[in-house]
Amino acid sequence: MSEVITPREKDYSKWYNDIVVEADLADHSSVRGCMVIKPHGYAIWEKMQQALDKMFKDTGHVNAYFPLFIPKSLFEAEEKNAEGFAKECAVVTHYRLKNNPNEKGKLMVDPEAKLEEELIVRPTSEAIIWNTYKTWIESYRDLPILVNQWANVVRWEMRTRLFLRTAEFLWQEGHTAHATKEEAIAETKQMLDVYADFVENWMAVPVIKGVKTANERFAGADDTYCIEALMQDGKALQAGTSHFLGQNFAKAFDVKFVTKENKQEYVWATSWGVSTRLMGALIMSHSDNHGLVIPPKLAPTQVVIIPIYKGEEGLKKVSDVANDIKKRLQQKNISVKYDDRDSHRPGWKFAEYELKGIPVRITVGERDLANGTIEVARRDDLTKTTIQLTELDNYIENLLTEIQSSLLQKAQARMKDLTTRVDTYDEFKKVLDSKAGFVYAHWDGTPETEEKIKEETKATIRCIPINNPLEDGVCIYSGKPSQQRVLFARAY
RNA sequence: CGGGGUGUAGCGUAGUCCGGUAUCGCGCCACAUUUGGGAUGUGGAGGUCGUCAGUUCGAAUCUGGCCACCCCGACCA
Repeated sequence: MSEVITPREKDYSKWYNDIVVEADLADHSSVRGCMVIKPHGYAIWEKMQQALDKMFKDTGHVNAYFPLFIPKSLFEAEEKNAEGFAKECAVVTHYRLKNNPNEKGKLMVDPEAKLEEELIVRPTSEAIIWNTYKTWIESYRDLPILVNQWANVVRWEMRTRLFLRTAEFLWQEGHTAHATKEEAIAETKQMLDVYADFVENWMAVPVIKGVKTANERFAGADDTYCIEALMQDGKALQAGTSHFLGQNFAKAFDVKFVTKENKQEYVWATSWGVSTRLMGALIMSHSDNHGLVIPPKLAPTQVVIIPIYKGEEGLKKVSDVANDIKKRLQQKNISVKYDDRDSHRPGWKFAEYELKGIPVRITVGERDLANGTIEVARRDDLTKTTIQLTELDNYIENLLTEIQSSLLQKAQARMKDLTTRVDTYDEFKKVLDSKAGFVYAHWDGTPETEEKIKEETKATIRCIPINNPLEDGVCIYSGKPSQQRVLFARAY
């Protein structure tokens, strides 16, 4: 048992934080609220980026890059959006420093270098992008525009948590422009499906697709679609969002196009994003008290080989076999690391790679050499098997597939266990306090009721699930009639 | 921004009440023995005790200001 990780049962937040730090994913930086993503963490993010980027390209999108800074006048153009983000914006007011005459060796902001117009550090890029699209779009022939950008954004959060909420974070934001409402809505839904597909099939995290209520909607959107995942502690995590922006930004930035019939019309818009928050979802879905568990499809290193030997000639003999194993697996497109460092003993390495979540560990010792075997250990269920070296290639390839699907199945089973239907407010509160998780309950559809429930229980409506079955009932709070159950949970 | 707490070696800490020049563990470096689940021994390096000022012969310790970080609330992907 690892001593470096606080047990999950003892303190879930501490457990999470310990995993992030001890598995070398990220660290607090000397900038308040900002983190350093370390190589192991960044490598996982890169795997996510690669998979998502391909999915975006496969659905016809292209990448571009827009500026970090947004002039205040552009930022405020779409009123609701500006208002929504106003409280958490970093603002650039000056462009120069100078030596402080009163304190040698110190710098100060040069008061003479004040900017004419303040620049907002982007919390999201709709403003700068729609200001640009205005110049790109004239006719229906210029549409659709299907652009994505990989970028960093800044939201000045009061309380931060590694990956889940940091002042600066990495994400992708897709911004599309369409000639018709129908096409824009189809795009919004398509990207929601892409996200759900990615999160389930790459991250092995099941999600519920749905629509946000007015209260939870993105500022400036007509509709916000989301995927909601459920963490091990029964709290929900919004894993991705896709917004149907209507003509709000087109109107704010005066982006019109000429139709086939030679009429002027406002452009329809969408935007959609996922962020490094996905790292948090990944960690909180699969990891255990031994450390991180990474699904094979996202593991930067899928297999690690550890030698066990006596003396230098022992190491040499084992290394010959280990290097051969490495080569064979690499030919199968499996990423392999052979750790022949002499500075640590095998037991130390076992614990280390478990902590870091490497899906499969192969141990080769001199005893194996004699028998033509190797020992294979799975990270997800910590079981060990001895196999014949001759079966290696297929065995490992199948094992990686098996681990990937087993992780998803386990997460699906957990989500099912942690989902409850309730019919009364008392029951609702009891479930939230005793087992947490997703709670399906009737709601009268008013923002007031939603707000009251949030105040009293800290639970929010995560979404109204897509294709939600209609069912007559009464609101658990107000007793008014309701046509469907919505998805409640306490959330990150 | 409110309420609470903490700053001592890379990390975790003792010492603070009662002032006398900093303890222990992990880690790090060297060498040796080790290597199938976080090895052992021996030797070694590493500190302006968050910061500034005050009291004192003398401050990690007492007093005051400042700074940083953490936890709980309001806000949030």
